[in-house]
Amino acid sequence: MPHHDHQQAIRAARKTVADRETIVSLAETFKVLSDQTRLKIVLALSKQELCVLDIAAVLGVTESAVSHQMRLLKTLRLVKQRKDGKMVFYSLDDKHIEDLISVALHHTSE
Amino acid sequence: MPHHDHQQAIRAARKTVADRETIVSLAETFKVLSDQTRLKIVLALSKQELCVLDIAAVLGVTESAVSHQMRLLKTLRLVKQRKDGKMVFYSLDDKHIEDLISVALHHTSE
DNA sequence: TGAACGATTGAGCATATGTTCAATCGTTAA
DNA sequence: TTAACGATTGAACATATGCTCAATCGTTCA
Repeated sequence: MPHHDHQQAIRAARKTVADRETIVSLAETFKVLSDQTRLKIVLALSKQELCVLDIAAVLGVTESAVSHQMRLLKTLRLVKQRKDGKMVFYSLDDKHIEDLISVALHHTSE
Repeated sequence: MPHHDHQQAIRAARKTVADRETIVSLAETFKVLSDQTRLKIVLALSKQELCVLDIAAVLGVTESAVSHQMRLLKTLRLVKQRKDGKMVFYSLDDKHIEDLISVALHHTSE
């Protein structure tokens, strides 16, 4: 007599794991914040809009690196842009992101 | 006369971006949930403890792949283990993780 | 004791990721 | 119209990541 019923456990677990689409979206959301550069960008933008040069200066990377990341953040609708002459100002476009970071902070501070 | 004061913006942004250590921890937290396999593992464990074989069966990957990921999840203190004979049962070891996933779900469902 | 089973480990791999460099685009101002 | 500046893009690169395979460990039970 087995102490543990594999088939039963597996069946129950399958129901708990969310559907494929939800998993993909969730992982994508976490992934975008899993890179230190992008995380810093989001934090920097949480107080004020910034242009690419400013962000690059704050992070200590090239404009190019920032621009690449902004494209990703824009695609995932975390930021929006506003053009003003030669400059492009970015700002946060998702109020949930700050909540997410704040909840994550609770986890890290233990 | 410039419309935008770079130096001022950069100075303000530096203050907003959290300290190095916090950034590293935050990014690490998001990174662990950014992989679909680990995300599924966490979701599967949110209702009941499971052994390595069960997890592998639910996800459709090898025991080895699961074991590698469990080591990571254990190191980051997201799960804890309980040995019972030949089997090792894993369960969640961080109540904040489910909150984090739930907040992230709000983001994805928009 | 030794066969079977569950779990772990390390090596090797293919792929993904983030950066820089160089070239180019777009806008402004001389 | 051209020079300068901010931003973007694509290529190339180095590194990181997650998987499988094979070998091994630890436990149970025949």
